[in-house]
Amino acid sequence: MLKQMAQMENNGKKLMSLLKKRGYIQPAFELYGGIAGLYDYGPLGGRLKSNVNKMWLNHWIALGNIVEIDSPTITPKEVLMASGHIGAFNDFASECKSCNSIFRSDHLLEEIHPNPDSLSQEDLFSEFENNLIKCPTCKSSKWSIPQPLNLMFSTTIGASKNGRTAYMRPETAQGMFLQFPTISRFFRGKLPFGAVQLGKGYRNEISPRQGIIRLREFNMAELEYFIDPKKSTSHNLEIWNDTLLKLIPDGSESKQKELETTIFDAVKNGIVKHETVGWFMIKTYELMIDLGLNPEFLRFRQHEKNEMAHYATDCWDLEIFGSYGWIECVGIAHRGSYDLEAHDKFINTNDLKIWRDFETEKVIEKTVCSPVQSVIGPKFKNYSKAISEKLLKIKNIPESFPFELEVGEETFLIQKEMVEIKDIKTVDRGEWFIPHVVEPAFGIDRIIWHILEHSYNEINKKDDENYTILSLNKKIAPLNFAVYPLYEKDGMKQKADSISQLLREVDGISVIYDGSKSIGRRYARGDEIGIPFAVTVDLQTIEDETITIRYRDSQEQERITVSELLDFATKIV
RNA sequence: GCGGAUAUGGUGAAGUGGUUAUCACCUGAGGUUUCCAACCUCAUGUCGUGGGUUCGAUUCCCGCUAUCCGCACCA
Repeated sequence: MLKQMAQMENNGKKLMSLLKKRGYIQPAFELYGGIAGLYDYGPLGGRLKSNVNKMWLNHWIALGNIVEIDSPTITPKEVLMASGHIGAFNDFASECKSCNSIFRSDHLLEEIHPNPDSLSQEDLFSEFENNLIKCPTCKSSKWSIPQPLNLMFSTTIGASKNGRTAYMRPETAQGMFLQFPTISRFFRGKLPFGAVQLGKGYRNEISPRQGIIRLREFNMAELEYFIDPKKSTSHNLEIWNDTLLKLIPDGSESKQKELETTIFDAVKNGIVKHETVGWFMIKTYELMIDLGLNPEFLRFRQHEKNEMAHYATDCWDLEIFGSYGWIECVGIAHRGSYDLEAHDKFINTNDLKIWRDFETEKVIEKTVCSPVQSVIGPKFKNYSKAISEKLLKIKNIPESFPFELEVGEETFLIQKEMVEIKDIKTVDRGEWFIPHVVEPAFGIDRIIWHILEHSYNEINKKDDENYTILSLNKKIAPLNFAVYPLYEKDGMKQKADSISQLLREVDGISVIYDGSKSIGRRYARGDEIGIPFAVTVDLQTIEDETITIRYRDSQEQERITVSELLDFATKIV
C-alpha cells in the first residue's frame, strides 16, 4: 500500500496533463490568462460531473424520506447575519495608506498584544495608532480602519443605488434551513426527514491551491437530516458488520491512533457519539465505493474538540488519499439545533419548529381568580389590563372581599363582583421544539478529483512505453461505448454507424464513433479517457450480426450478437 | 498574503540579443494495413501579459497574471 501511495503522488502531474489534454478539467478563462481557483469541466468532465451528481442524488433519495430542493445562490445579507456567516467570526484586515498593501490586523499586532484575535474593530485601530505599527512592505505607519475580511463574494440586488446587499452563498445548507417550513409540511411534520441540494458554493479564498481541491467557485452537495433529539433512533448498523472502517478518533491523549472497526462497534463503544452520524458515515462510505474510490484510501477523522464549531456535538471528516495527501472530501456533523435556532431568533413563528405529543397528557387543574372585564374595565380604565393580568396570577385565592391588590406602585380595592372564582382544567398535550440536524456535506470537485486519481493506471504493454487506462466505474464514465470499424471500407463504416445509433437510443447511454488510425491506437485513445466498452465491427459483423466487445480493464474481447449488445447496454445505467 | 521556483504548439520538452524558433507525441488529410499507440507522404498549430533597456527582446531588467513547493489561511 505504501508503494501504491508513493506512486499516486507521482501520477498527480501526469494525470492533470491528461485531463487537460483530453477535456476533463482545465483552468478557466485560460485565454485571458486564467483566474486562480476557477476551473472548467470540459466535454468529458461535464458529463462525469453530472453522472457523479446523479449517483449521489439517487443514493440519498432511495432512503425514502429525503427530498431534493434547489435554492438561489444569491443570498441576502440578513440570512447570512442570522446564520453566523457575517459578524462575530470575521477577521479584520488593515490597509497601509501609503503602499496599499493589505494585512491581517491581528497578525501585525502579535508582538504587542497577547491575544489580538479577540480585539474589536475600534480596539484594533487604536492599538495600531498607539504602537505606531509599521507596514512590513514600506515601513509607513499610516493605516486605514480595519475592515472585516470577508471570504464571501458580495453583490447588490437591484440595479439602482439603493439595492439590497447580498452575497454568493458560501454553502448550500441555508437553502434547506430556509425551506424547512415547506419540507416539514411536505412530510406532514413527521420526523425524521431530510432534504438535499446540489449546487455551487462560493468562497473568496485568499490563496486557492492544489488544482480543483480548493476552488473559489465549487460544486457541493449537502444533506440536512432533521431528527427529534428526544426520540431514540433505530438504525440497523449490524448489517454492515463485514465492513471495516478506518477511523481516527479525536484523541489528545491517545495521540490520534488509527483504528479499524465496524460502524456498529464504533457507535456501541461511544467513539462515534450519535447513531445517526454513524449511519451516515457508513452510507457515505457505501456511496464512495459505488463511485469507484479505492477503500484502502478512505478514512474517517474525528474533529478535535477545539477544531469543531462550537455548536456541533460530533463531527467526522471523510478523508481520501491522493497526490495531495489525505484530503477531507465529506464532513458529517451533528449540528444540534444551531442552524434552525439561529433563524428562529430572527423570525417570530413556529414554522421552524415541530410539534411533539407528550406520551401522557399533562392535566393541570387549578383555581383562579378570573377577572370580570365588564366591571373592571369601566371602573379602572387604563389600569384594567394590568389588574386583570395580576388577578389571574394570584395563587392564594382570597377568602373575603374586598381585598387589596398591588399593581406596580398602585394599590386597588377589588370587590366581590369584579371576580369570579373558577376551577380551570388545562391539558398539555405536547410542545413545539426545534429539531436537531445531522449534516453530511460533500465537496463534489474533490470527490471527482480522487475518483480520477484512483482510476488512473499505467501498465507496461510492451517495452517501456506506459499505457494509460482510466478505470472509471462504468456507471459514471462520461462515455459508455466506443464503436470502431476495423477499417472504414467494405461496408464496415456503415455497419458501425448503424450500431452506434442503435446504442444511442438506449436511455442514458453515450457512444462515440471513431474510425481513424489503427485499431490499436483507437483502443488506446478510448482506454485513456476511460470508455469501459469498445465495440469492434469487422467483416464477420456484416455476415452474421455479431460484434466483438472489448473490456477496458481486462483488455479482453468476446464476440456477441448485436441484440445481446443492446441488451447489455440497457443494464449499465 | 509571505518566501522560493517556474511560464515556449493540444501534451511533454529543447534552444537563442539578429532572416522564417526546434523536437517527440498528439491532431487532420491521403496511402498502406483484417484486432491492441505499426509504416509512408503531406498539413495545422507555440515563446503568458504589460512596460523598460536595445538598431533589434522569446532571450536581459521590472510590474502584473497564472502554476508548483513551503508557511499562513480555510475546512
